[in-house]
Amino acid sequence: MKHNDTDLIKPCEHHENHGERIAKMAEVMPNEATLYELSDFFKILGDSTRINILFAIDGEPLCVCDIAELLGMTKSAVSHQLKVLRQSNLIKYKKSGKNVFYTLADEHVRDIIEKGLEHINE
Amino acid sequence: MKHNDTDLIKPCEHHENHGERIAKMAEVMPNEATLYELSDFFKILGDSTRINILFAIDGEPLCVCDIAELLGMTKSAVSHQLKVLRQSNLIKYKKSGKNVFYTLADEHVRDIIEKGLEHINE
DNA sequence: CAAACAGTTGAACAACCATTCAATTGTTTT
DNA sequence: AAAACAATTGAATGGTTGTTCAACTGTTTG
Repeated sequence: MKHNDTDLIKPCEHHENHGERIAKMAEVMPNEATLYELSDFFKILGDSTRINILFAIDGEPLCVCDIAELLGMTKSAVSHQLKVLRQSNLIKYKKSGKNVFYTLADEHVRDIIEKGLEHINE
Repeated sequence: MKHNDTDLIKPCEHHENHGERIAKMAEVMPNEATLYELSDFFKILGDSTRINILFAIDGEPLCVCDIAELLGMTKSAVSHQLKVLRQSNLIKYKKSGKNVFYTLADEHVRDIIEKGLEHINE
């Protein structure tokens, strides 16, 4: 049985300019921190409950109770996801008596979701 | 100890028009299938390895070996993620001898990533 | 003040998923 | 034909994460 080289990290040897290729791309790559921020941002949008919530509060502010009813979920589950969205600055809220009304943070959020919709409806 | 109503799904009772609010929003919500598609799409972008790969092959096509070297990962790990990106139609590939060169599927992909970058750099 | 309600929170559990490891396919070279 | 290399694949594993459950905070009402 021969030795397994599959997982060794080394450049391929049989096509031209592999070294130049790598060096060239490495220059124009965003830094690591930016890539993490970016993927973390998309990760927030990569959950159907959170996307659902964002659509729900688009336009008119809704309280947790209403969101929960609209999505057919418990207030607890919704609240947990609202916290995630809050921490990512995708939504903002306003207290009013016993209720807390949530809305989209800004137009930017709506734009990106719209872009996503365009993509899947191509 | 009183009974726990926290997780019962029912409308809140103490602010006006909760029924109308729900009905109004329910009408303009995208259908469930669309929401799943949308969140699934963002989920693909919600991983730093995959985002890394997309940036790497933006511009010039790269083979698996080169991508692996550029990201400091094993070819196996890269190949697994390339498969995910392939199945989501975000990338395309062209075989050339022993190598397989990957590129972005279209400009649309680049657009959405750009939008995401704008958001985190606000 | 006590009861009722809106909302939040932490711990636990289950499901999901990215990477590793080992084996395999297919192409090229000697 | 055999050896070498690029790439893919499946199973296993470890870490992440969304929901549930129970308890708790804060506000309003009787």
